[in-house]
Amino acid sequence: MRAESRYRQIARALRREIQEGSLPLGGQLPSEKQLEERFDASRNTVRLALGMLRNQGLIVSRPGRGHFVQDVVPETFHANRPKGADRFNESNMAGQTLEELQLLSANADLASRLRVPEGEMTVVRRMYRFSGEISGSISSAYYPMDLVQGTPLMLPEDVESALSVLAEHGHRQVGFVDELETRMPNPTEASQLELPPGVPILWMHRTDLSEERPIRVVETVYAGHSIRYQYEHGDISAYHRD
Amino acid sequence: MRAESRYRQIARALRREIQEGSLPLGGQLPSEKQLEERFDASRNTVRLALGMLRNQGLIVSRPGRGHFVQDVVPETFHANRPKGADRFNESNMAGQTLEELQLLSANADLASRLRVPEGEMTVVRRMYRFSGEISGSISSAYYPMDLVQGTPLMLPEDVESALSVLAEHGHRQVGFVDELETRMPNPTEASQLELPPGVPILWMHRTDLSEERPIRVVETVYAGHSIRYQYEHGDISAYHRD
DNA sequence: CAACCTAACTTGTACCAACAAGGTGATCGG
DNA sequence: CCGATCACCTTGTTGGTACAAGTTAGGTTG
Repeated sequence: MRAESRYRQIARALRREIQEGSLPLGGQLPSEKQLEERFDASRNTVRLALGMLRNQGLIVSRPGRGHFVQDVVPETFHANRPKGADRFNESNMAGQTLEELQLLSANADLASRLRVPEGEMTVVRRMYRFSGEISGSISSAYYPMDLVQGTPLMLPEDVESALSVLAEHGHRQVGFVDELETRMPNPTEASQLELPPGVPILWMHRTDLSEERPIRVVETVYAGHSIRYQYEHGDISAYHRD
Repeated sequence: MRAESRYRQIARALRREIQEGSLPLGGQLPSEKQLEERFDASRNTVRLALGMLRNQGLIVSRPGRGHFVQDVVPETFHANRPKGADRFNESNMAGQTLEELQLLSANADLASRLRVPEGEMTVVRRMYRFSGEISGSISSAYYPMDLVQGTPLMLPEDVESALSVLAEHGHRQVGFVDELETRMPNPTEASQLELPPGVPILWMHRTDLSEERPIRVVETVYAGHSIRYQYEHGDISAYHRD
């Protein structure tokens, strides 16, 4: 795999300092000139990194003043319920069965999400998850081939916690990005989820990330009438509903 | 007024062509070299413009191939990305207008969310938000009466940032909880959002929290075919698809 | 003293050059 | 005819320079 580019390394270093708190909320980052010297990179490269952070909403830039850590929303990320060995919960679902294991060449979209070359081989684990009597979901997890080589994830068996397996091989999940959309189901989805007519589906794409790279992409289709998705952010100690 | 910078002009020109359809969905943009000549700008400047479009989700870039018009262009709602003076998000939130201001006695559900007694008076601000030409959303923000007493939020006028107003009065947002559901629209929603038949809606309930209490509940209905909800968690420095 | 002005910082924009690396198609050799 | 190779396209990354424009501190001037 190709090395991580310089500006991504710089962005990662700065991001870590922001999250650790060495750069306090609202605090000013070193000037671009100082960052040049510290990372031994050109101003162009430093600015690429800063642009990435600005784009992720972590910093704001004020011409003539400097770059500052965004402080509108606090960065206390102890939400979303750490669970078990994984830092974040794998699933709220009661159980899951592996339906199919498949080798698949990555199309453009998947390659972009996993940050591998288009056409690269990936391992797909398709699962049916169920919880309670009504709701179910169809789920496909995509792994870059080099990550799962020689792990139980290559075997057609149920795995307790895929993220733990990856963590044992040096790829620890440190974050994720979820994308949610809704649309009407296609006939296959409708029959698999046993959907009544007129019920849309909730489509979720989760990208699990280690510090260095995307380690898994999970695509899940939920039955729209039996799912409510909840996200918590920041300090939610004041949130208690009866 | 300072002139619009070169790369923004280029981005605007290309964006217009994409939206007008002269550049078809999925179609390939001229190469960077061709754009250099066409706009008489350096490659760096052209790339700044392209980066802006890529960031707005209008195009995708494939190394060795070219830049292509994104064929599905759902607007991405960045759930937990702070809204600041982010220059890249200018198209995300083109504007909003206050449709109605109303006093409402809280029903059981709302009272539970706001943690006020049932029947308590609340202030409702209904808004129509638009972004670009396609997507829109209907949004209702509910405030406990005692929080907005004597603030601009009691006036039937557009407010730049309601959370800033609350913060100035001692109620600073420190977190939020989002709940997401999908269903088919009712006739009112369908007409307000100008939904084609067979398009579901994404229904979001956001509860904004200060350290002590819920300070606002926002209920938003998005057109399902033109919204993508994105939630980021943890260290996502390895994300960034470009 | 107060108002102004300048020097010295900051980020924003724009240019150039070079090489790396992905992708495609033509060409050449078997 | 088929396969390997190479030329030539593409975008990605990194280095440099220069100037514009916003901001601030400190000194100068009236």
